[in-house]
Amino acid sequence: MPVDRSMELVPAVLHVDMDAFFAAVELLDHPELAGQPVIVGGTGRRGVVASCTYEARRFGVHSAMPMFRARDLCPHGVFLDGRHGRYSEMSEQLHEVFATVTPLVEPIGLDEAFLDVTGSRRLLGSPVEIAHALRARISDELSLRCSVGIGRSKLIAKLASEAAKPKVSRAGVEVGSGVHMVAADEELAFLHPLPIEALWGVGPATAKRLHALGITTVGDIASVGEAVLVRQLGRAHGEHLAALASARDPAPVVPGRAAKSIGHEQTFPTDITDVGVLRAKIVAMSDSVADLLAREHLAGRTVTLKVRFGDFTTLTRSHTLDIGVDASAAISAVADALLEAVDLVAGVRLLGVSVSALAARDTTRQLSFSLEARPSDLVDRGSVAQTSWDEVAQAVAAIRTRFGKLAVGPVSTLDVRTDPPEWWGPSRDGQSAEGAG
DNA sequence: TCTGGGGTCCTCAGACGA
DNA sequence: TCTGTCGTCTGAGGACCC
Repeated sequence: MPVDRSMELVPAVLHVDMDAFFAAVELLDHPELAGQPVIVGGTGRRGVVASCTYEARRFGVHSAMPMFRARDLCPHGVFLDGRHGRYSEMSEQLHEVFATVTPLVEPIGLDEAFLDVTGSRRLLGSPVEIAHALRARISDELSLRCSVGIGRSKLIAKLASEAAKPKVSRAGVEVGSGVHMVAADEELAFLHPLPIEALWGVGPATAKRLHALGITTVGDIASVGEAVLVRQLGRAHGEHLAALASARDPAPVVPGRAAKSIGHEQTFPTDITDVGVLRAKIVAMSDSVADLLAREHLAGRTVTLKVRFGDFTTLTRSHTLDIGVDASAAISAVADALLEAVDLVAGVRLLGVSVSALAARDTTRQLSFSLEARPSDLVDRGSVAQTSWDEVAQAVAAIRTRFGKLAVGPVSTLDVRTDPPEWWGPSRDGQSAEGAG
């Protein structure tokens, strides 16, 4: 019988990762689909897979895969548009369960979180016992499954949860252990055989550079030395990877991290060259961003416009104002001015508007903005005095609270108005969100 | 049928002021 | 007054994460 050594760990971090979260929520709501390959994502022409059941993974489908490719691999699959609102609901319930274990919960997306249970052991038992109890509660109360990794650091806990997950091959699905703990004296033996891509911060670009040096495992990274990594990858990245490969991850579990930027972007079903259409899109997106800022009582000084062309080249243009903005009109005026300087002949595939350099709305003076001002005036001068949009924004918020998000908005968005970020979500008329524009 | 959306962090270059 | 250096800020782009 395995010995539970998790009481020896100081500190003790749990990484809880839901198994195929979005797909599992869909199965909850559609139990008749149980056992079928269910694929959730943007089902339009340019959608990608957000989540899929293990039955679909047997055919090689995985998240972030273009949907057309998923259909090739798994033509008999059940393809569903994602419902972000529903997943958020379930995620909130999940976090209520987490909160009963420890207040130190760091959410990572909707479906995973780090829990620092160092201080919970006296009351709730060893980390392994806490992990099993958590899995049981999530199963009983939410009818969902998760995998839990335990370690001294977030890095080890994260990799341990991966080891606890079900394994998929063409032959079938092998049930995972559900809980996996890596004790302090086992860390290097656990870490070093893993491929470099297992480390946080090693994506395709970094992996390619390291492979060129003959570095394929985490152990290789540890043995090659920090100096080589810094020379190849830059100081911050090199030092970071060297530390991780030696199981040094000092990053604490940080609950409730503040957002640094808020934005909205949209990929269009076909590339757009008409500047008038793009301007209307900017107004609609700025309206969504303003709505999100208002909910968080934030304003931001930097407005960034992102443009992706048909050939997938992407550029960003940004402008930093003297004072914060949170009104839809002010955000869209800056974004519109930035768009003026972009050559659009190649056709625009994606457009995005975001606001950063955020601060509490009350601490950064709201940009006032003239209805008559040209966008370029706004960028040239940083601000345009005149009619304050505070009262307008407040009235819009009140109307939306009472009648819904689509009840009011800029007149130029009448035919393009979209829900605020509800990616993959079905639109009102049943089309995918990406086609809602 | 051809690669989402919402983010964070880092690097680098240029401008600018002390 | 001119020049060089340094630090900071801004803008742009890239890589990465879920």
